[in-house]
Amino acid sequence: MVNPSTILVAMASSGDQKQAGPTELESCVLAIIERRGACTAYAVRRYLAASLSSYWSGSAGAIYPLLRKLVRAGWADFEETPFGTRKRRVYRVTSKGNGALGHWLSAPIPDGVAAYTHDPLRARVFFLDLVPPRERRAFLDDAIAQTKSLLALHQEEREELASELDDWDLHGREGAIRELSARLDWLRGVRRALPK
Amino acid sequence: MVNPSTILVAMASSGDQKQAGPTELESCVLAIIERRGACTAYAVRRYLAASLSSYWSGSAGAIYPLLRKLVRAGWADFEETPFGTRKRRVYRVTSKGNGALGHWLSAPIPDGVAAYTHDPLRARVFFLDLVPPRERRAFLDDAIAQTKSLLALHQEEREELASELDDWDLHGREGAIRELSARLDWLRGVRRALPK
DNA sequence: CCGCTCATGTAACTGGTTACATGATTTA
DNA sequence: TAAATCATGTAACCAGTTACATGAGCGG
Repeated sequence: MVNPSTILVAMASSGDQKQAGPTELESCVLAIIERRGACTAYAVRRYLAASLSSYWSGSAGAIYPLLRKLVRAGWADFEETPFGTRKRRVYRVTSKGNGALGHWLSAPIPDGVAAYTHDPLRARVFFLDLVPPRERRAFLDDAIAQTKSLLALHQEEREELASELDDWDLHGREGAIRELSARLDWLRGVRRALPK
Repeated sequence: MVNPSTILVAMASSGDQKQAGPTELESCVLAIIERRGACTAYAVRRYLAASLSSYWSGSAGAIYPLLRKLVRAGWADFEETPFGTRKRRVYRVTSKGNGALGHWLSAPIPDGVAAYTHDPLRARVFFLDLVPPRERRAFLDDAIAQTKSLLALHQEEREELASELDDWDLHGREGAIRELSARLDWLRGVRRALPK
């Protein structure tokens, strides 16, 4: 383990001057609406829930306030139609929203976006010497098994849906599969390196 | 783009019954203290800041309250020594904390830990058809360039520190490098698939 | 004695989470 | 007609962030 000699002052110095663009999830939601055409908050939630990433839960408590914020910021608007005793809001991306979206999908890619990669499994491996060898083996075996089945799941789904998916959806899924394969290889390597 | 037919009810049904173990960052901090031996909050922050992952900033506003919580939960304690007019707290992992740590590093690995993988770059690629081809190319070129230099950075640092790093640190770093390599391959593939 | 590093902390905020609550529509 | 699905939302909470504020020790 290396002794980290970095000084803390350097931590604070990422000079970005509050541009207040949409956050990651907000951009994602804008993109979803733009692609599906006008749709309700519920449709967005359903999309998020169906996506394999599970990074965002698509919970109501996140989406409804977020859509209000998109409207407030001028990135989206909605048409309200009566729906029983209630109302129903169909959201659309405004031209300003489309601009923000274009910015989200443009070079130069801001700091952190290309760097950001967090794997809680890897975080654990860094500290695996804190448990006895027996536990290490059990941990790695389980990690390998879980990664393997997750990879299989992704591959099956891709084959299943191959015909109905567009190119960019396929590219995205390919990226996830490549990452999982790499992780599996890596875990197997670590496992093999263990002393008998 | 597939029409996600998953029902939302399924979203809420991840049956975990509030075990209230340490969170990811809390476990990580426990592991850091355990490995370095007794240390101050500042040392933990410095470690986090030096780690290449950048997932956690190691900000004071996170670490100091977190350490209080660790103490409250019985996972850590501290020795307070006078330090000028102030005091200085040296934290240690308690045996209960060590138990929690052992659990963190044990099979079975809970749901989500092995699945969780979020790449904001990949999220963008899913929606890259929303911008004109010219922008797509620029985006991918930048993504490739940034990933390449990040990979180089990691590899250099590994070589530089190879002698002072222990096995598990090396394994962890290898994992990050593998992931970045896979991402780079993938991005290049996507780039090549673009029509002239 | 100035500036850097070591060190400790608080305050206000944010971007989510889970859990709750309601009601309309469709389908078996 | 009961159950599932579609749909909209709120309330309480939580883990982190940035920004601020303070002070000790040390080297030039």
